[in-house]
Amino acid sequence: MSEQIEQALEIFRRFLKSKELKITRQREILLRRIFEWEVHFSAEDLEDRVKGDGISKATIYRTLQLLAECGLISEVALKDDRRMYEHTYGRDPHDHIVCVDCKKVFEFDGAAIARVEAEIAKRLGFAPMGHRLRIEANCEALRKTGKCERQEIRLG
Amino acid sequence: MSEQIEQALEIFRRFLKSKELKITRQREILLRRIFEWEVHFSAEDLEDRVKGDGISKATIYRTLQLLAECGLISEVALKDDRRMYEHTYGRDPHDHIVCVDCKKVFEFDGAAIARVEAEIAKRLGFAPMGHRLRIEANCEALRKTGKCERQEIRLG
DNA sequence: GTGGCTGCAAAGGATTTGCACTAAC
DNA sequence: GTTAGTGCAAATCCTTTGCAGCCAC
Repeated sequence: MSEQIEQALEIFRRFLKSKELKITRQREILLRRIFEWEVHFSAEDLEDRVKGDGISKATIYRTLQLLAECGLISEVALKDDRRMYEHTYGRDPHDHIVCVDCKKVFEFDGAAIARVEAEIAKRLGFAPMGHRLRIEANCEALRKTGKCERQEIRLG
Repeated sequence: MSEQIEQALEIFRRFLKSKELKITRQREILLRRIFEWEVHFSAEDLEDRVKGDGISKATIYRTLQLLAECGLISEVALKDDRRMYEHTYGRDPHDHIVCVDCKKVFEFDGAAIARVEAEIAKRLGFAPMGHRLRIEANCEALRKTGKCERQEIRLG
């Protein structure tokens, strides 16, 4: 796991260098905190995670953009009132289903959606560039039966 | 077409009555303008469409919420910086693919995605409640060949 | 030393809200 | 007449930006 952080850091360093940007204390700390913690987070969540490290909100927003551009994190469509991110480095493609009541988030294999994306793009002659999907559902039934085969990830 | 508007209006009236809300001049005009115009729109687009009808921005936002709650319109994930809507009454289920460069929006049949939604929900024991999807792509290839089998809908 | 980076505070921009007046029923 | 709706302006809230001083290189 910590090995994964070092790899991500190395990728980030190379990315920054390639764009003649600087490797700063703040950028390293932010990357580490992102990969150390839960998968899904907002700028505010991240701000909480670096409390005490003396990193401003502005730097957080600016660094999130860099990390997304670099491909280490991605924006995910989990909420409507703020941007949510997840770290994607070293993870398989997947999509999200969210309970509209309790806000729990589950992930599922992204192959089926990727197939649709590829086919639609092909039919239109487009070059596919990814997608943003949120399936909404109500998990009451799940709470009753307690049968769940998948990892639950609770939003903050 | 105008028949469809009258039907939608009738549904809206029933909805309002069932919640003991009032049928106002503003609400009728907004519904008509929405169904008379293009499929995709933002609150600001709608504001432009009712210029001269003396309807405030606040009323527009409040009415959009009612129409969405009532099911006559739906939010669509076409842009990140503002809410986009489309009127769904009388239309087949579909999803959207957007060119990241020219912002053109194309619609495609929603059956495949609906199948994935149903299957994932079933596997988790959730009650499926819909989804929000935006496929992103680059249509440069399309522009070169000029071969497009589908209706183009340009965002404002 | 240079040029990018940071922190701070202010600005931006879509959406929501409080309130007094108006209109539907 | 009663109750909800509207318009206006102010407030919210997330995110971005301008700028002076700071740090990586």
